[in-house]
Amino acid sequence: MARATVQDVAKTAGVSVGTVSRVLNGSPAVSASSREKVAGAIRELNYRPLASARDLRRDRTMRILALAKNLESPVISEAFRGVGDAAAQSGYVSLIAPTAGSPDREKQLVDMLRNGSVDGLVLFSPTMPDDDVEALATSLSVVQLCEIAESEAAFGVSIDDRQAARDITRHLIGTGARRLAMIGNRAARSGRLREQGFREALSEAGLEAAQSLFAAGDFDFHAGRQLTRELLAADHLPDAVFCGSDTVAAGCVREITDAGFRVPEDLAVAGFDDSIQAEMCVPELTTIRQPAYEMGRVAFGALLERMTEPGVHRRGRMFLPHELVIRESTKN
Amino acid sequence: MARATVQDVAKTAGVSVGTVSRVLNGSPAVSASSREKVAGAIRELNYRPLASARDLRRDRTMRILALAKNLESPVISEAFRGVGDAAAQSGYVSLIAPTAGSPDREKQLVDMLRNGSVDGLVLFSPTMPDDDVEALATSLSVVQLCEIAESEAAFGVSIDDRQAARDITRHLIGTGARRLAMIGNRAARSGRLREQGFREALSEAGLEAAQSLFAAGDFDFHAGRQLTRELLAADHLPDAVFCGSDTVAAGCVREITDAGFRVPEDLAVAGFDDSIQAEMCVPELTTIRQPAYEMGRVAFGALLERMTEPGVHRRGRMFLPHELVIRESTKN
DNA sequence: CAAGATTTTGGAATCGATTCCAAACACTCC
DNA sequence: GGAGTGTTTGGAATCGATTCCAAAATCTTG
Repeated sequence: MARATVQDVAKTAGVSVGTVSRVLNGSPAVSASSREKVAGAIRELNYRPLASARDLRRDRTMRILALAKNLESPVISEAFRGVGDAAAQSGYVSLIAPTAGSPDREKQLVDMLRNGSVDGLVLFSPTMPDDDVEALATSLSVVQLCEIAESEAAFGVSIDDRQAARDITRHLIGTGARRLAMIGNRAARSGRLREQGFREALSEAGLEAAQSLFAAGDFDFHAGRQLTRELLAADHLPDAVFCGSDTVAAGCVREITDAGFRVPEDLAVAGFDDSIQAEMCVPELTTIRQPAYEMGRVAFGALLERMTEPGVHRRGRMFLPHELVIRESTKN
Repeated sequence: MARATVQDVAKTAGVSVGTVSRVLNGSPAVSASSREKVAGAIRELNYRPLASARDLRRDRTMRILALAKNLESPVISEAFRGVGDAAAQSGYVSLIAPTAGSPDREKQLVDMLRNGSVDGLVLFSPTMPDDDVEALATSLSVVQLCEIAESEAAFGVSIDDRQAARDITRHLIGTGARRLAMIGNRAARSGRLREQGFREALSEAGLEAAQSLFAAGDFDFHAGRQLTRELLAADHLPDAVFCGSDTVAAGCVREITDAGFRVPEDLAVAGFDDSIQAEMCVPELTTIRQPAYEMGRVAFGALLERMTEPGVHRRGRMFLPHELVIRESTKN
């Protein structure tokens, strides 16, 4: 049995295709009796309107796509939940796909916007240059989330990474730290901003960075361990380490502890993101909480505006407030 | 400037729409000169074939969708990577969407298969009853991954959860444990199988379960802590705890350690999944490694078969070999 | 009950790409 | 040169749902 079409339904119900379509779309210009006959036929034939035909005629899909490097990141996952809930409220389906940092994979997925497979795109961690993002955003519906371009040509939502890093570094200094090191991620724009904030807080206090280490590849638990090993090999140890993520901070704490030092007594460690890792770590990590869910909702709002009001093109960046979460990994 | 169509390209290139389409689809029946003219026009107009029109005509989308409760799970994430890589090799785009355990959300997403928005579906953690999965699978392209139905009506790939739980429990017994407890997840089929395996290993050894605790809501770090608190409140403590996931095991270890006991000396703890949590935990966790990536590849293979060969309908379950990974959280 | 207003209906045109068919064209080889 | 073969092309039909328009049916109301 092949798939039923609107024609089949019309025949079975004894009405025209126009009427079937009107029932399908809840048009008020249908008599109760027709509505019932059509409903019956739909049930009988187990009919579903074919998406591609509907999309073609309507010129929209009611689907959006999010792209992220990986899906495991709790911040991305939570932000996407915000996107998804907001989208659902407006009748959109939201999907996500990992790019694994591959430009080719990313191109293929961005093409889904270009060829109308989806109506909008949420970019979490683009591998493409900012210029490309902006070019995309001028003609199509795109918003950036978490990891956003510096220029104001496109629209993006995030926290103020520089300020957040400054806040947490100030806190470290406030607890008495004087030789501060950082383990950062220069591969990500947010990572570079966090580095900047770190340095700003230091110079405010008239201090210099003890050490700055940056991951070459992934920015994960193992990288945190590896870089901390290098840190601990130095002649003069730092008394605090600011890490660009909780996971890396967990690796850092682990390595410090294994080397026989105590956190926070010998070295304080701060993380970033307030993911579950921050609580799993012993001692629990001082970190920065991002309002990821809310960021996702806001991002979808902007995307919706872009998708439905053709003239409007919101630009610029929107920063939502972060929060310093103080736990045992930093002295107080 | 509105979107360019195949008509526009034809006009600009000075050929017919047929020729444009043939160029687009790499048909050999096109002269080099036409091919060049069309390529030029496509570039000039920045043309992309509209997905909905193509999909309508071709009656397939070259897209598949995976559904999972949440995306953060490392096993799901890794298995989906396997699906995605295999899919890409066959020219398919793979997307994923979280259901958040909501049947409504799940229905909406499953409808994407029903209405032809995607060609196939990978179900990681269905909330719908097995019967519904089977009904779906009889007429449409669906495979189950990780969390699979007991019946053989549909096709699913996973490890043998029962056997794996039996293996790790035997290992615990082998290290000298006699009072074994478990913290499980009866909400998931795999969780129930793991419980079964646990009990089988016990009775093999002529032992009885000291305690069995099951999460009411989420099966996460906090649940692990909470349930372990209950465990430790008992008169007579167990000497080993088998946990249904690494994350829960990490919570378990944390609670035990906080209570002043030592792992594994006072209590041994075993996890499941061999996620990064297993390595982050102190002590590192003995656990079961799932070949998630490979499972994903195999699942896509079956799905592809189902999508492309209309007659074929593979059924049954396929178990890939798991591996017992012994670390410090269990004595040896 | 007729004229007019309103509701409901059928059916054709449409969206944009693909594909099939027949026609046009270009070769080859005697 | 012309019959025969093979290549390339244009254009119409098609996929299935939506929407517009005009016609039909129904309802008002004097």
